[in-house]
Amino acid sequence: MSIATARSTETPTLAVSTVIFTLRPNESGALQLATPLVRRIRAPFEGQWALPGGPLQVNEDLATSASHTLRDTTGLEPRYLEQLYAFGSVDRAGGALAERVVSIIYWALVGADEAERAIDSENVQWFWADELPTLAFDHNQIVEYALGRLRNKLEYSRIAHVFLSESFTLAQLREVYEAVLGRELDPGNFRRMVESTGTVEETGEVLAGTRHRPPKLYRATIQAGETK
Amino acid sequence: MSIATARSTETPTLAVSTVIFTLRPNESGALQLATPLVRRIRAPFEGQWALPGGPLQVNEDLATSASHTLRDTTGLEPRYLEQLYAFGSVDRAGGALAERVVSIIYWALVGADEAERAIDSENVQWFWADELPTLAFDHNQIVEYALGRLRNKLEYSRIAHVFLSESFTLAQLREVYEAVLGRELDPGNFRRMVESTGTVEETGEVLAGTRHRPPKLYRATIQAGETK
DNA sequence: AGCCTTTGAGTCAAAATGACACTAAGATAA
DNA sequence: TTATCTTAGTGTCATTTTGACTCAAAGGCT
Repeated sequence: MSIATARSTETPTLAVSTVIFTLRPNESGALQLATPLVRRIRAPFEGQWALPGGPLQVNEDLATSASHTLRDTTGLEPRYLEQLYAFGSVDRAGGALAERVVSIIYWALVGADEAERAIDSENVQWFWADELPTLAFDHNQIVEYALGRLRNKLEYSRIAHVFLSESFTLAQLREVYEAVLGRELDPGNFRRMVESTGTVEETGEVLAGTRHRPPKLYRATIQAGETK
Repeated sequence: MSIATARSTETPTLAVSTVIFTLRPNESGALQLATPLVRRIRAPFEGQWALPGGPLQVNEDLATSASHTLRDTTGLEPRYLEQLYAFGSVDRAGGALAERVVSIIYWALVGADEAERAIDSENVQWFWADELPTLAFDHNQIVEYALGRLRNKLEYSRIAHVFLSESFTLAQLREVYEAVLGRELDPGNFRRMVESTGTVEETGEVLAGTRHRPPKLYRATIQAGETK
């Protein structure tokens, strides 16, 4: 069309970043969404927190790249991984960056049990998803977008299960829903909803050791066409 | 990680392609979804039909690139434009292509009135969206995916209006829904649904010249947060 | 004048949803 | 041993939503 006015390299660089969510108990014992961020060690936005990610390797698929980032920064394997959006405005870096970067963003879920093994270091820290600091680039909006997608997906798919282990009680499943949606759900109605969708089946076991009636244990039913 | 085993260039190329939909009356007079395709003039898949698109220009935003493609291949302006997905498997070209291409796909809607002005040439042709030939790359799946998104979006947003002009009757709006969803809708229930969502308002006019009771004309209500 | 067509209002039963009551079954305390 | 506490699990009821359907209204057409 025309000769580039300012920017340098000819073709935009491709990067893959990932919004990672897990559930962790907060001070009051309730589950809450948490997400790991990395501190930028170079300009632009040096020192600020940002989504973990990196340049796309030539022999690496997009989702694979997201997986690798996730493993490298948190030491975890994703239980769920889905593409979110590609961001590629010319001035995304706010004019501070010489080269044009197009970022493909994934979002991932990590099991609550595994999440305890997560690495925390000087440059990698977990934050509550609804209390993030000001992030580099447009990463705050991206996390918001991912949160919306997660909440939406919860309602018509079975991703809630990835936060739990093999078998779980309906109360635990409900806890996941409540934590993600951010509001309380009626136990009776929740049970009715879950049973009607046929996404869970009884294991036959019950969970003992509570100081009330022992709840039945369930597992997710196997279904065709699961993502990953 | 390791030295590239086969592929050539260092960084993947970025391309933007667009799935374009419009509504046109078919032989029996009913509206049907149509989409323009371009014939590939180079390997791989030379001679086969494919989604219109091209390499991303350095000073061009992603959506802008999609818009340009749309204008260049069909001569039309999109009434709605949204990102669909980024495809970037290493072997997308089926091994036939030397360089790695990551495609960011948009989907666009064009008004039924404008669509008549569309260009048809040797290398650009419109097809019914549900009767496509075998396309290049994974483009058949991409169109299917876009169709799903369109149908889904119809139910919770107001995109149906972009297929219509400023004012329209509820029957015309219903025709759009029926064409996109591929099934008939009860006129009475449809009216109830539309009125309850508050997405339309009466213009005060009626459409004369039909050979039955003159239907009221409506317009879309203005709402905050429209995409584009 | 009578007929045809679709509009637009309305009815009705079935299904889904939200609020809530109540019994079941364990642990814990008296 | 019995009463109490807590959540599990079942059930009820009113409200809302949905789908199928009826019918008068208002034009054009013969």
